[in-house]
Amino acid sequence: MLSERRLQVLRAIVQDYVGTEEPVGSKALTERHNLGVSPATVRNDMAALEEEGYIAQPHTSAGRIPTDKGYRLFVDKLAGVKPMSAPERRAIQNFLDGAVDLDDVVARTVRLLAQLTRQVAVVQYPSLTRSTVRHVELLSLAPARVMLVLITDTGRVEQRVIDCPAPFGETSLADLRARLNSRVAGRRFRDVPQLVEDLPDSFDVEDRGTVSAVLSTLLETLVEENEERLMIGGTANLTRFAHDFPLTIRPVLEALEEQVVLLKLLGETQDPGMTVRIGHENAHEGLNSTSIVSVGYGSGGEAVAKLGVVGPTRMDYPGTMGAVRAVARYVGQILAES
Amino acid sequence: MLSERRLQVLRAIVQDYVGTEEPVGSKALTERHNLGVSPATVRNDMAALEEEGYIAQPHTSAGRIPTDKGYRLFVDKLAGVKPMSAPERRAIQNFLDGAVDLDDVVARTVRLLAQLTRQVAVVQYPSLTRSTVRHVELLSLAPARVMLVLITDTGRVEQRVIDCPAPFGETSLADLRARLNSRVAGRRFRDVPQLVEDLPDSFDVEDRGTVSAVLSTLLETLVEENEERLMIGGTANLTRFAHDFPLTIRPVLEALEEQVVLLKLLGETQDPGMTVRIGHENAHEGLNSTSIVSVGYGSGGEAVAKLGVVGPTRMDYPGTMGAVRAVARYVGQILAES
DNA sequence: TCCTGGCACTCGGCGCATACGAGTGCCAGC
DNA sequence: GCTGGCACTCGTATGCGCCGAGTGCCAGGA
Repeated sequence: MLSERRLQVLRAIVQDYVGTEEPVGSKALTERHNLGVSPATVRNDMAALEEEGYIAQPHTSAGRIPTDKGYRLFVDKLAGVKPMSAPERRAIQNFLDGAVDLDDVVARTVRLLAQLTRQVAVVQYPSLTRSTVRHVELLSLAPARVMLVLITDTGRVEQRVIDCPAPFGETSLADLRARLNSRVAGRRFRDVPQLVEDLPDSFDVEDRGTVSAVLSTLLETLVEENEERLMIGGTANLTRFAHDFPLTIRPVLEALEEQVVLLKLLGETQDPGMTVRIGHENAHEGLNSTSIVSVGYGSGGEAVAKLGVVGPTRMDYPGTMGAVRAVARYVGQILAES
Repeated sequence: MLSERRLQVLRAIVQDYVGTEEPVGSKALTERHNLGVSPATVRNDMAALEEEGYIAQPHTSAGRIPTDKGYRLFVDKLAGVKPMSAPERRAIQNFLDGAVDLDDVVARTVRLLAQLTRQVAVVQYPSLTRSTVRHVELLSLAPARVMLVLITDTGRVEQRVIDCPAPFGETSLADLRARLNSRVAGRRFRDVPQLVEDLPDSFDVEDRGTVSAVLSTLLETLVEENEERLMIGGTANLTRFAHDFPLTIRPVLEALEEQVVLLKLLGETQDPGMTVRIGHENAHEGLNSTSIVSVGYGSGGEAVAKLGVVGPTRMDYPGTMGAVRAVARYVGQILAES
């Protein structure tokens, strides 16, 4: 067990290192924080912290930098979440209030997060799994061609064109539209399949093929859209820590383009609360020297998706966590309103 | 006027520099291309080319590198477009054929272009200005709440929710839907305003407010959607020329995030044919050491949007132009089919 | 007139040696 | 258990000299 002072030393090291981006030595530490002890004492503490694996030296006789384990302890025990200031909160709200549709909400959220944290922002589109059908619309494009439009309560709209096995009259179409909506409107996505199971049987034989085609496209859309999409922004911020980079920046950019990777990482925790993954805690190799701060957001009580920030392990955790939490909260409000 | 051989020398310099990324000297040139003359002669030619501003030396007694003006001449006069090989063309087609909707087409196109050229790919979503209305759908969400769904011939779907000044019955809604579609379906966007101008007058007084609200939202959607959107991919490729970077990569990433900038650049030329903007020809400062190769694409005859590639001025122009042209062609086909 | 080989010159890059200084570990003393 | 002192380490910065690629120019030849 580490003494109280040693924890303070660790905290001081993390704070200084995050601020200066340079290994921090014992002398500098005592000067910048009044720990009430001499550099020599701090040196002993540092040796102990290093022994335990919380800090490390890049090379002999240089200062210390925190290890992933050190950051972990810092985040878990030594630092809280720094709340946004009132003006910042107002700015967030103003910025998000201007959004016109779901795409715009997501786009604005990404920009906002990137600006606030000066890091790479990631926002997952609201998931369909937990959301409900607001309306299903069917449009006749040609005698044997139908367009299916699916509208969700989160404001998302998906459309598919279906080639019908046989011509399908306007009357039948209206009929199908009405019956379909009466069954699925307001229902959860996961419940839809069984709700429409027997629908083809209630149609004339010649129309059943088309009805089945429409239904299977609908179900397909539900499943496919569970493959979530992401919006990413603020990649220019990657260049802020560019000294050690090219080497580091490249795999990160690659990982960001592979949305699958990010989605997997975001999805790992079911916990809708704030999650911080530090360095090697990220399964993906390219992200081994980055940390990801993420949190669930959603309209009403339930979290429908996640958003977060990707940055160097050497990041301002309290500030970042504060920004992420605040943004998630406001996005949730916006979604609930619309 | 430059002699034929001097043009050949310039061509050789560009090719070698693009290949090696290092300033090219007179000796290396004569070794790698059989120009039939000695290094000394080439040196004289180089001096002349430098005099004319086509090439430059990074420092005294180093090899020469092409200037923007040199690349310009190379692109305009010295190099053609390198056609894609048959297998490459097949790969493009296969990859794009799998797309399920417009978003997917755009997403796939971006990935494809980025992979083919190993550079940053930019694809503009099909514009609404020149496209036509396929269908307008109206859905009743609540007694005084209507959703407008606009479907274009390029497969784009836009939706807006409208709060009506007064309750609006299903019958009136169906009526409006029918009349609206009979007037605007198949018409160009720019023609829509005058086509619907007198529509409110033909409705009952109590419905006119709602009809007007719907129409103004429709017109608004047309205008707003002229603010084009972009999809960008392959940013990881920026790190390929990372020696001189951080300094160069940052402003490029920033410019890419400012979609407005790119849209302006893409929009500058009305010409739907291939455009190459080299280095300082790009108005935006951050893109002064990059070149942009773009071309219009569209379903049928008319170009509805542009796509292209952003890369270093030191790029393989013939290959890039070939890839961009081929991709644009196939995307056009896909859009025409759907 | 144009090309060629030769030659002196320039200058950036690389390797090496040196000096500097921040930071450490350890120890004796309080 | 804390402190000041001290010797030691080692990474970085600086200066110097060499090397070689590349140039410009010139005189001679087709």
